[in-house]
Amino acid sequence: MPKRPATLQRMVFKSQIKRRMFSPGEKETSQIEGPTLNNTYGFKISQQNLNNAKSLHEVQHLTLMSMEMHARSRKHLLPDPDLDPVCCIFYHIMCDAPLPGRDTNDVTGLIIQDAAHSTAPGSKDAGLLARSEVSGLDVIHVSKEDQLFHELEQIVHRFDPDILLGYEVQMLSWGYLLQRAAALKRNFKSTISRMKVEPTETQVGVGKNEEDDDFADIHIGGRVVLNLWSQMRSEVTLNIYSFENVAYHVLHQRYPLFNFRTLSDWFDNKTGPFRWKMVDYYVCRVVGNIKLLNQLDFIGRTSELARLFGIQFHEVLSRGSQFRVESMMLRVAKLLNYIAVSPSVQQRAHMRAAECLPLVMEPESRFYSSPVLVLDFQSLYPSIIIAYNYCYSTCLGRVEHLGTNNEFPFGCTSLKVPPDLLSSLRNKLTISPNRVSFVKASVRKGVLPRMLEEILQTRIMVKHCMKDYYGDGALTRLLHARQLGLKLIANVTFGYTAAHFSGRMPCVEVGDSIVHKARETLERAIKQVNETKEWGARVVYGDTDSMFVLLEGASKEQAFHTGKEIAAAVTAANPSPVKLKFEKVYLPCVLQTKKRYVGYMYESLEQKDPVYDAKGIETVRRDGCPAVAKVLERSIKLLFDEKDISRVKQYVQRQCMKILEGRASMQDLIFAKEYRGRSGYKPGACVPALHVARRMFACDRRSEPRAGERVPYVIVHGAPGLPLIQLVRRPQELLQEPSLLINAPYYVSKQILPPLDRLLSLIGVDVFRWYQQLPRSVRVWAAHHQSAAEGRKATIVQYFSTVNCPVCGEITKDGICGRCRRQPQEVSVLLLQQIHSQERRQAQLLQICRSCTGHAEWKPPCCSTDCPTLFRLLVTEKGLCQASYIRSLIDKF
DNA sequence: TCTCCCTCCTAA
DNA sequence: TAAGTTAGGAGGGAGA
Repeated sequence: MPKRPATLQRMVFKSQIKRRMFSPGEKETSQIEGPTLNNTYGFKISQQNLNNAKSLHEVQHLTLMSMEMHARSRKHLLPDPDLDPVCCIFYHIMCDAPLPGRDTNDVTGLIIQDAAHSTAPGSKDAGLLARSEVSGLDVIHVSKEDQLFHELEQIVHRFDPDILLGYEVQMLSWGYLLQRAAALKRNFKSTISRMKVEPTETQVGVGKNEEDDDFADIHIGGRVVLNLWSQMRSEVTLNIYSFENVAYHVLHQRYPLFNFRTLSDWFDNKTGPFRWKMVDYYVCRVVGNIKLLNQLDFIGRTSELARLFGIQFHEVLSRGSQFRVESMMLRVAKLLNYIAVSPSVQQRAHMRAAECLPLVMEPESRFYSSPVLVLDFQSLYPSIIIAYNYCYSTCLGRVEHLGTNNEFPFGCTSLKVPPDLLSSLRNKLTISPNRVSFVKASVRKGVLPRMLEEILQTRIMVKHCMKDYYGDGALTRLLHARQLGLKLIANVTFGYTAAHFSGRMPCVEVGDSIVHKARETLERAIKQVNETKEWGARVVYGDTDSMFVLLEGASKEQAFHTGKEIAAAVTAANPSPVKLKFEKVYLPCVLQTKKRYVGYMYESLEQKDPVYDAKGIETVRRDGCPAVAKVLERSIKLLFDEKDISRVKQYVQRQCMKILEGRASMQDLIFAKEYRGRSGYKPGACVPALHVARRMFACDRRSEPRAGERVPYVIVHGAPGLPLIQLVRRPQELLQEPSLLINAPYYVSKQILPPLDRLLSLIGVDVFRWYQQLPRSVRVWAAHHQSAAEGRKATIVQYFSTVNCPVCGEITKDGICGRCRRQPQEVSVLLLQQIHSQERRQAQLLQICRSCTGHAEWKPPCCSTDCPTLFRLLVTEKGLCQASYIRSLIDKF
């Protein structure tokens, strides 16, 4: 938000209100003749425009430059710009028009520091890359690190990218280069900037002081710097935001991950002529960065929002919602000759507190086998603002203050309404439920109602167009983005009025009126539904703007029929544009608590197969591990599909056994929570993410997670009575340290069963009893696990040699139990089969590993512990142990 | 054991 | 500096 001139800051809104509202002789013309928003923002969408939309927004002459670099690190440490030289820089430049001096839209290249090579083009390295999908690289060889920077500067000048990006630009990519340049006393930052600035001390170094650069943003004059992982956080909901994981979920493509040590070894040809693999690795990533952006249409959508709100591209990404609201609202206000209030911090702090809360009903917690209708008021808060003309510019303050000539508190400031003016407005006022008065639209239409009306109308238009162009994926995506942007701005407009903590222009009277009117609207609708006997309906839950209506014993057809009737009747009972929309039918569903429910959803009568739809429960939350979500979701689906609790029991017991026996994939047992940065916690906070981050920092100061990063961890076994925080480990530690074992009983009894219990206890099932009923051998197995871990010497082999018979699972000390020994023929066939399947599995996994490492066999030092396939390979190793163990048993046998 | 506080994440 | 809001459930630790 550009700062308003100081002279204007003191001009308060209320005086403008008075001037506009009460100056005699002024005609009420603005709502008829005043400029419409259609002209202001170009909101009008014609079919033609829609068809052109995608191509229009694609040719923007924007140049993107994705860059990653490799630095030679020391042993297992991550590269440190104070010590480790940059060896190689990789880039991919893309534009929507041919690049300068080229006939293509993109260039991929690298600058490599290598004294042995000349800068002759077409050298050996490029040839080695023929195997990978990327070819035609621009390769530049340099002999010194300094020249590396020089060449990069040349490239930036030649292609002049608007957007610089890297997957992680704080510690790697651009951030590393800037820090390294500072260490080399090179003024890299201002050289690649588009602005002529004299270098100052602060500009040369970026985040030199690591204590306070948690939120350090990189600013290059005239260019936008994108930190891709951080943007991905708001783009896709994932458990972990590593490049590999995001690429897998967004592009459905697997990328291997190697550590810096492996890459450095390949670069130095220490393990053979593998330099091409290191180049391939980085080239895939620089290209992958751009692929991610394209797949998500990130640039297109951000530009779209920038246009929609009338703000700059990087402001869409870096500024908050108040900024967007102001950008739109002030344009409308300016046309009407209003000026916004700029309250001081003190004024804001002295504003009265809000008094109204949205309605959240306590649901009737149970399993519903009859249809439950879900009806939502469409954009309720904006609709109310429009319908009742609620706005700063139409509010006359609390009713109790009216009628005197005194100035009274109003929002952050104060207001005076002379009694004679008030009397002239008799019958032209509306009173909100919390006794705040507003003038009717016939006196004056408010700024917010004007703005929102246009936004909502446009959104409805866009949604209609989406239906018309259902088949066109790209266009649908664009329109979806646009309508989402409109919805967003409509919804946060209320937040703007009620932002009493950080607001730039909050006004409790307006905000409170909106909440209270919304609450009253919902309560009225609930009453109407409950009291209309012919529907035979009962409201069982409601939250802010939604109603869950139970139709006991009704069929699906009846449900859809009644749903439409209710929506129409409630809509008719409210002023336009307040509209109750019949969203969906749940059949069946479970309402657990406030804001937590799950059901099978039908959106139309024609729909054959229901869609699983959950809100707030563990299947949609990221604070458990994937196993929790998977088991819960599968159980719910089983329950809904089969309506047979014994099937659920069978399934849950099988999954619990899988975990207790250590057969579950470790990836399903990894928690990941957001790390707030070292300074983001209260002193003494006991949080796994912080614990892990501290340990990582202690090992390597460069490896501390970034603020906002999701830090993975697992819970391992430990002595009884130890607090949980002592059992938190990084997944890598679990893999590398043979004495560590997954804390299976914790996962089962503290993670998987409680959410299941919350759900199934509603139908009278005790899942903890299912756990008690598990076969004795399994629980003994788990208990043994525990004691073995406490003994700190347990290994897989040791474990196998002491507990159970590989044939029947019975506990024994003899390898194969006595009962099986009496049937040697059958047992040997069974065991050979087991060996065969284990070995086949191992061969398959080896093939996977080979495809990404290129090694003929799997060798732990070459395949980093970060390799996404390694988790599976380790399972194989355990499997191999089992295979060789069984072999040894057979030999003895 | 119960209560309070902190943390995390989601619904609206 | 710049920052939309509140409600809500749940887990875990510290201390009464």
